[in-house]
Amino acid sequence: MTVPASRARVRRPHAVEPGARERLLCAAVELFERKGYAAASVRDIVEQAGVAKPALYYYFRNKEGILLAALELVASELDRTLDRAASAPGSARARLAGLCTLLLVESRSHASLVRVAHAVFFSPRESLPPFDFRVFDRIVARHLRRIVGSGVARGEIRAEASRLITQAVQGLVMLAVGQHVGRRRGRLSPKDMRDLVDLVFDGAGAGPRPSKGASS
Amino acid sequence: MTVPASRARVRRPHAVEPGARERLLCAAVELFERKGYAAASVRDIVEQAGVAKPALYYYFRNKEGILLAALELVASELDRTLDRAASAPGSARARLAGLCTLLLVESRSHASLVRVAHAVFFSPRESLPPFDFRVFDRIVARHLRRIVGSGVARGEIRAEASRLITQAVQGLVMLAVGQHVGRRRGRLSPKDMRDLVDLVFDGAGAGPRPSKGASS
DNA sequence: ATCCCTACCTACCGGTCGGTAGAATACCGC
DNA sequence: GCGGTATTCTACCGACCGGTAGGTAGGGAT
Repeated sequence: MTVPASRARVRRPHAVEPGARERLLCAAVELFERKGYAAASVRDIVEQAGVAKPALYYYFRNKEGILLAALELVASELDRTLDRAASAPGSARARLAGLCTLLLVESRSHASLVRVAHAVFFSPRESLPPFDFRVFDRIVARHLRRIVGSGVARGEIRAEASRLITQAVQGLVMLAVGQHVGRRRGRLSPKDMRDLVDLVFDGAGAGPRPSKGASS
Repeated sequence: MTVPASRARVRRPHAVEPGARERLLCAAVELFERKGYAAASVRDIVEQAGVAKPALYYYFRNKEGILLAALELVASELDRTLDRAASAPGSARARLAGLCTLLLVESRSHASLVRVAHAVFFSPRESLPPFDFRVFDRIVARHLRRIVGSGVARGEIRAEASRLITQAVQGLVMLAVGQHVGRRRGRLSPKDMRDLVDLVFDGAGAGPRPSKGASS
């Protein structure tokens, strides 16, 4: 998603570089992730895309319009990425671990889809124009349920536990995604993620459960 | 944290209502949570506090100054709240469940500290002035480690599992806190939280672990 | 009474914001 | 060449932004 910024008026009949619209979209995605919607100005976006401001209005209705286009792009890419993890061969447990690990690794990359999705996911409720905020929730939940569902069908997961497992893995997803959000630099490794998914299935093997009357 | 907004010049020798500074701080906390820092203007804040704009500059250096004061207030309140949960009597498991449940319940309340902390915690990295973003991370982690540490000392938790448990419960904390962030309206109940903490300790009791060659 | 301080105000400033009018340029078909 | 279309531009607009100059009311001390 790195785009060469060029202000030169280079018109080639068979240009290989992205057009203005693509450059604007990529710039918007990156700036909305880095600064949030309100603090990322239209001037920032067009400067990074290397075009004049009215060009943005040629391709998108307004600032809000480019946000919506950016979010649709992010949602479809995220869906595709999660689909790969959910479709991988292996047990439900391995696929859940794969999905969490993928999100962990992806959260480290520059201007990553995961981080953009997260920035929207958790943005203050009046910081963005009206938008179906739950779209990202639903993408993640759908893939988790698909994996867990197939685990139940194959006897790898008890049906009664499927809801709790889905929720616990959602927590792990949030942990993975939150590692490099904002200025945070987490230390979770892919092996940690696998161990955490195993913990969900196997438990911590805790010490004896305290009796009801334990007081010290 | 609801403050009567009043523009009247009411000077009472024994006034019982909060002063301008407190009203400004409360307004800032609420608006930063609802709109984010960039979209919450100084004019919004002073209007909600019922004072003129230069009064904000009388008490705080600038917009950034009131943000820092607000975040200090939020951090100290959050620390106090988590301390109550971590200090409660009971097993480590019960206290972890209590802490997660407290955060779940708190995330529902209006302009809650949890949501403010979260809005900062996950804000885009260039959306706020320089600030130690990790302060909230550290508050949460400190309390979790304290609970888990005492569980290890009392034999309720295996020492080798303590790191993984802390991490898994951090995921549950994020799940709890994320329930009502932005526009999300989650459906997790306090009982769900307790069940999820139990899952961390006991595991899901999954179906048989697939053998390495399992293919269907 | 006068002076000083605290707390708060109106009106203003320069700068930036999102958006737009009108124009310019490149390309294609006739 | 001309006209039409797609694409892109400079300069401008009104509104809003964070911050400030200068001022005032009230209370306490002298």
